[in-house]
Amino acid sequence: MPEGHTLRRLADGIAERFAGHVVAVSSPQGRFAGSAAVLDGTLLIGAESWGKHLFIAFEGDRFVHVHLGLYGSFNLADGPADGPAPPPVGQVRLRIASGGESPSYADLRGATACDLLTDAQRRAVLDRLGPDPLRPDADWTRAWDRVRRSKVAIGALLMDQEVLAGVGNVYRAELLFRHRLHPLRPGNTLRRGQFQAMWLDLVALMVEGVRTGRIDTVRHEHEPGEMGRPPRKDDHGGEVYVYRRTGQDCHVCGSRVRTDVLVGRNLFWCPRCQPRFRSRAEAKPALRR
DNA sequence: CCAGAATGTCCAA
DNA sequence: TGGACCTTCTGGT
Repeated sequence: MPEGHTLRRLADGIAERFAGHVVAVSSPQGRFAGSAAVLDGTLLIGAESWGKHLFIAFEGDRFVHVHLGLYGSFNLADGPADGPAPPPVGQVRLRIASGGESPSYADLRGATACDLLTDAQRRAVLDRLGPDPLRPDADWTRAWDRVRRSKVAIGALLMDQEVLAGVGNVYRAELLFRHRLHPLRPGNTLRRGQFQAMWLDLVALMVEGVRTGRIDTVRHEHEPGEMGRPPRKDDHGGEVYVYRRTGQDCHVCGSRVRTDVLVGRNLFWCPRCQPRFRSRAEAKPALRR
């Protein structure tokens, strides 16, 4: 489900199957029917993601903007769209289908946004987004400039798509754990090198997420096999330190993982590995300033 | 079987 | 700050 790595995989999968093809576009559910009719039988040029946003480019300055929200899905499959029975689960808002030698189709369900935009409108969406760790041209200092000047909790800043685009609740929880940061630490108490290290780590984690389609964040020595615990079975399928592990033992120190709600979203952290207040060693450089 | 929760965002008060 | 959106999965009856 959808954090930035999911959208990147979708963009890649759509481009791979449909770029350069004249495609059939429809809206079985009906809510995108007018726009689908405009696009039907036109050339699909490519697809890209930025953060959790997906843009599918068609000829004639037309872009389908998709945001999956909390529970949207975009299922890509090979084979004819009306072939032997992919069961019609849910309501298909948008279907893209190609014919020819190797037919494929893509079904969109439950998305928060599915709109037909011009390039100017697409750029207006992008202008409101911070750097995406998955984009090679991303400038992490733009995110840092927001973080360093803000008293807002780092746990909230990481989820703010204007600060940094693509992080959701899982990457937030896990990145804070891996860097021993309490979610409520104000952004302006972080150090530059610390934030840079977080960014680089996030890039590596998300690149791995694109490769595998899961969010795995535990280091080798904390993997189930190494620690003799059963592998995690969960929606996102990956091995994590704290996300949705409330009340369970921290893999590193054994403390009970805690939870709370911040800006309407669930927080998870280890009270011992992620202390609320800065340690003396950490506080020193700030005092010298 | 049904209530509730979920990796997200927007809008109204 | 709380509800709407609209879909799937889980856990408790």
